[in-house]
Amino acid sequence: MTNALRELGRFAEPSLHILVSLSDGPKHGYAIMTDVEAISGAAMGPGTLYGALARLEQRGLIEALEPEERRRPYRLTALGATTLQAQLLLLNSFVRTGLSRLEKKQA
Amino acid sequence: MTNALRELGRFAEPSLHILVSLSDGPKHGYAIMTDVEAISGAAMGPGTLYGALARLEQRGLIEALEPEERRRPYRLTALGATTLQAQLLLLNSFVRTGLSRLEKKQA
DNA sequence: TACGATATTACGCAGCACGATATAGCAACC
DNA sequence: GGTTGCTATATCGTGCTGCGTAATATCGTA
Repeated sequence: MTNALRELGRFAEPSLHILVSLSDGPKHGYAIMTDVEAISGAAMGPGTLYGALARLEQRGLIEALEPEERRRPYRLTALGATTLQAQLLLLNSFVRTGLSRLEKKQA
Repeated sequence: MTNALRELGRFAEPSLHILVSLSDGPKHGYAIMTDVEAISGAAMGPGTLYGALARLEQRGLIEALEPEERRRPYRLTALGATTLQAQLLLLNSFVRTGLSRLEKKQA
């Protein structure tokens, strides 16, 4: 449980964004950038993106596919998918705890 | 929107944990540690905890109360509460997006 | 020519993990 | 009853590394 957290490197906002973006299907870096911006409203710079991509690949959560022209697409690995799901479920229960506490407070 | 994220310092797992813990009512550092461990299953070391507390106080998201004996309690500020809520709501929609994408993928 | 798509790289900051240290109080033990 | 030791509580220092910013390169196309 604690290990799953470690694998993303802290809470790893960028990494999580990337993983969710890839959960849709394979994408190349630039497409991930625009997708993440669409999902979260916040754009991340190329340094953040490609740095995180490299770390995620190194950790086996994503893998590179055959480059098409200049595009270097990535896809989730099985490990990446299960890790992502575990993370999201953890986050989900965490968020619910927080929101319900806030509600009680305001009541 | 992007600013709210900034205020926590990256994604700030520890900071978020602390804020949620305090959303229950004021607590001192050590109590936050045990509470966070109970919520998330992961304990954080004192360095992480008190460092994050200092940053959160500096940013006006929490404030220190009168010390009781050796305990130094903190509570959420109004800014902290609204920031936390905004964060949790963002996270919530993000998590849902991710989980629904994963479901579609497995179908 | 200029702009959009796409990627790489370098640099610096700061959040965070780990661990050592301090101290007070309380329990237990012989 | 003194010594040992554990729990509660907090501080500090040190180093790693994720992340943000930004400069640069190339290709295609309007």
